[in-house]
Amino acid sequence: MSTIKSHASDARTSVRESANKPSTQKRILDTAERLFAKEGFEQTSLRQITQEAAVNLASVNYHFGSKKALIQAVVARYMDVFMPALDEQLRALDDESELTTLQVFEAFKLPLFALNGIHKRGTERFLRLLGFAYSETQGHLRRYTQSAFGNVLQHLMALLHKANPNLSDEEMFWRLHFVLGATVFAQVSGQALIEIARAEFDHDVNIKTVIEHLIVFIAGGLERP
Amino acid sequence: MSTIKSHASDARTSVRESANKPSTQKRILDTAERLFAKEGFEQTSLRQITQEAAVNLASVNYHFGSKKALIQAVVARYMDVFMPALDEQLRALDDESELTTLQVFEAFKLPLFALNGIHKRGTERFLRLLGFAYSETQGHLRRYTQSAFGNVLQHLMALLHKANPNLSDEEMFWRLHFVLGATVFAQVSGQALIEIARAEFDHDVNIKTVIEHLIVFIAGGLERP
DNA sequence: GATTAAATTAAACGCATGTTTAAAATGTGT
DNA sequence: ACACATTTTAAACATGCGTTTAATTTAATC
Repeated sequence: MSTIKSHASDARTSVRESANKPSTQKRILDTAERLFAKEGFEQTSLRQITQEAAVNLASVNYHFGSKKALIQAVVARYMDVFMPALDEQLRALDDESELTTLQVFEAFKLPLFALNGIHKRGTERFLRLLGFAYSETQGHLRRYTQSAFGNVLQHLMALLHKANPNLSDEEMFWRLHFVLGATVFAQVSGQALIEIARAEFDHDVNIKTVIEHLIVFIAGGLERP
Repeated sequence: MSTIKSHASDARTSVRESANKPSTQKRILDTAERLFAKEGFEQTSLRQITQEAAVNLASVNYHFGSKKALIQAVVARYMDVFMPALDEQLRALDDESELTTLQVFEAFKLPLFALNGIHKRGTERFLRLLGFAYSETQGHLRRYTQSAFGNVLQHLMALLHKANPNLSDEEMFWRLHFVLGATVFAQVSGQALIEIARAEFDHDVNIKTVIEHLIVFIAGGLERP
């Protein structure tokens, strides 16, 4: 779902868009995504975006209405791909009779890596966008996610409960939020950490490595009796 | 260590400070602490602080030099109490022959709760300040902590390695950062989560409860084979 | 090619921020 | 009581932000 105010025709691509020069909308969206994922939403100004995208400052408000709406459009482009893919993976787990926490979290891997289809480093960008969405208080994004994909998240909770029938509701509540915290933080501080790790351990470290480590960690924390 | 530029005499308490009316410096410090812990550093303006403290706007720059220096002074007031106390607890663990991860993290509890001596809700405030210091990119604070208390942090790492000799350096590196993430996030989103938990589970939830849950979680994640 | 709609542009608006200035007030030491 | 240092104050400064306006340019339609 996209909330872009299109004053133009409803054609899939603008008429002005040629192979060489993407439309103004797409230029804004791509540049905003790159900068948002790099610096965060609040730290990135519209002047910075429009300058690097080589479009006029006012065009953001013309095409998207406001900065908030632009943020939502950037995030939605990933959510619309990720959430249905996650939903599919979770459904596959419904048939399992024996379900482990690790299995549930590993269901995230394919949907996450599929995001590299949107952009070369789509997985990383999506996770960082998510991280900023939570660490900055972007309430409107939380509301959007909850209302658009609440059912998928409830499905996830149900599966985690099935994998950990011994955990009380309250314990599950806290641990899930700690999981979220570890994940979000890993992404927001992610690039800096990856660079430290590269220097420290002298071999290539990428987002996949981080996710592998993270999944083991959060499964361990969540399963603790 | 405090980096307050005192243009006045070096007396412990300003001469103008009476029992009824604390000095301007202290009023600023106290109000800033309260607002920083509530909303974050960047979200709190000097005008908001000085207005609620009933002091003149310019007095912040006069007494502290800059907003950055004020932030550092607020954090230092807690760090100067917490870090030596943690250091003491960690030293007590050096003698243990059998050391568990849980033991190491439980060494945080006393130093954390001791902060309630600084302020009625000192523990909560300190953790939230720390959380914002990391989630907002307050690089100067990270540098200050590293340079002022780096030895304590290294001691902590050594103990964790001793408790988990099976973990490689790299695994420890990642898991520690996930631990940090879960902790920071728990505090920044803490108040909101506590309110949700109160409503959901119908019994009192306070910062101590959160910390107890957190410690179990991070120990579980960290120990995972 | 004229007419109409859509998109782009430069400029300004209104507001908020941290910081600086210079004068006034207050306190201190002799 | 005087001279000096410290502190407080009101005002302005400089900068950056998201947004709006109104005119111009570009594209589509007849």
